[in-house]
Amino acid sequence: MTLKILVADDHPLVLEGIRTLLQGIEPDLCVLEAKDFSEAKKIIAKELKLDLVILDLAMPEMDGMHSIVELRHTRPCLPIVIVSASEEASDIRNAINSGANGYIPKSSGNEVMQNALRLVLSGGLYLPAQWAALSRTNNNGEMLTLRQQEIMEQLAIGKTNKEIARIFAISDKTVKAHLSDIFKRLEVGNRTQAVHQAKKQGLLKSAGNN
Amino acid sequence: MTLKILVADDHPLVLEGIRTLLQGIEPDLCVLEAKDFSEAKKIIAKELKLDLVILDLAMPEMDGMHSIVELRHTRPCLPIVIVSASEEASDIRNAINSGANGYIPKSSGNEVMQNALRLVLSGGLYLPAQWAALSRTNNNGEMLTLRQQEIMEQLAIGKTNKEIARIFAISDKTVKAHLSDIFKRLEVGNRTQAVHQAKKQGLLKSAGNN
DNA sequence: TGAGATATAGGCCAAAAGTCCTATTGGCCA
DNA sequence: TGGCCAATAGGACTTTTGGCCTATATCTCA
Repeated sequence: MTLKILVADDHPLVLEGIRTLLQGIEPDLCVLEAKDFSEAKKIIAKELKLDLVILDLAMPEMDGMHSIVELRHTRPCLPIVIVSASEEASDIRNAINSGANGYIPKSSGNEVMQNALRLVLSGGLYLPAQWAALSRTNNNGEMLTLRQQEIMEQLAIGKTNKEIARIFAISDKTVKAHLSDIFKRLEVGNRTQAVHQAKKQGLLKSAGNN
Repeated sequence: MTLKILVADDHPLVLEGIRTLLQGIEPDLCVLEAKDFSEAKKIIAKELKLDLVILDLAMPEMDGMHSIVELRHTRPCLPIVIVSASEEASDIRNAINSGANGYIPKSSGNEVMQNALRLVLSGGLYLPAQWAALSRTNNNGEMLTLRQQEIMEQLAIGKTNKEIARIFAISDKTVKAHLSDIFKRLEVGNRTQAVHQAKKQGLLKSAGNN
């Protein structure tokens, strides 16, 4: 029985690369291609006998994790593998939590990728090796308190300590105290870095995506 | 005479894709590979009979445009093609100004890429089709100068003035001067706001991806 | 009840950031 | 060639930021 695999990526180059990889695993397989998420959805709706879907995380019309949840919902048993240029722990975690069966950084070696794909095809779950190290350094739950999140939102749009103090009707001393605490928790040294880090870790809504 | 081509990209997938593309142009050619910029430099220093270098713009140890200038300087006649996920008008312009012979967005179709590579191999200069449209829509004064854009990128990841000064080997006074100028142009009052504003206006890549 | 987390806030101090000047250099353009 | 601009940098100054310490008042959980 030939495998039928959908590869969705907006970069033809990557499409080409993945196809070559797949043929290295199993020369006799059927590769379908999509260049954006809505095209991928159409194919998935039509092709009921798909064995695997490989998705680029940064793809036109692909709303990141949201799109994974959507797919997982319509096809609960279809193996989904995310291929992405990002190696952020938060991206990996979110993808898996959203229902992906594997997450392969684009920087992975050819054999690693092939093995990862084999693993997922046989029903497994693949996570990159760095994951363990990353998730160890990167903490567990809820990073910031409610107040700190509120303050972070103001921080992200460039408010000064004084302005933040006025907004929440507290002393700027208190704002500083919160910020010092935030910096320690995020392991950063200044407000701009804190904003950057918070966005990376998904602690801040929007702003980033525009 | 067989062509000898160096492909430098840290994503094995893309490497694979480019190799396939190249073989479509000319089955009998020699493809060398590098996974970061310093490796690429080593190969270029050793291989005197190179016909083409294909560089990923976002590569480890690759300092963007600076690296292109460096290469162009050591090998004035070596055709350099940039392959990049970015389609920013400023990136395209800067790459060409830095001495690249072509700029191919990763989103280009296979035939487009092959033709672009053929064109450059035969001594031409390739620019993506969107270029005209982009440079038309993309503003007049570009909002920020090249240097200011470089500084903004460091700002966005939370670097201090001192760190930025060290990175570009200039005085922190100069960094401050640039920042003051940036703040005026973006009509903001501090660095965090500047980052926020720059992201809103699409003057900064990433934001989300990183 | 007592420990721990959270939110508040003050003082003190050092470092960083930002503004306003001026000034020089090199490129480009009309 | 003279004007303009980008990039560089220095001085002098004020404001902001951030670290560290202490000290309340709640609130929760064991």
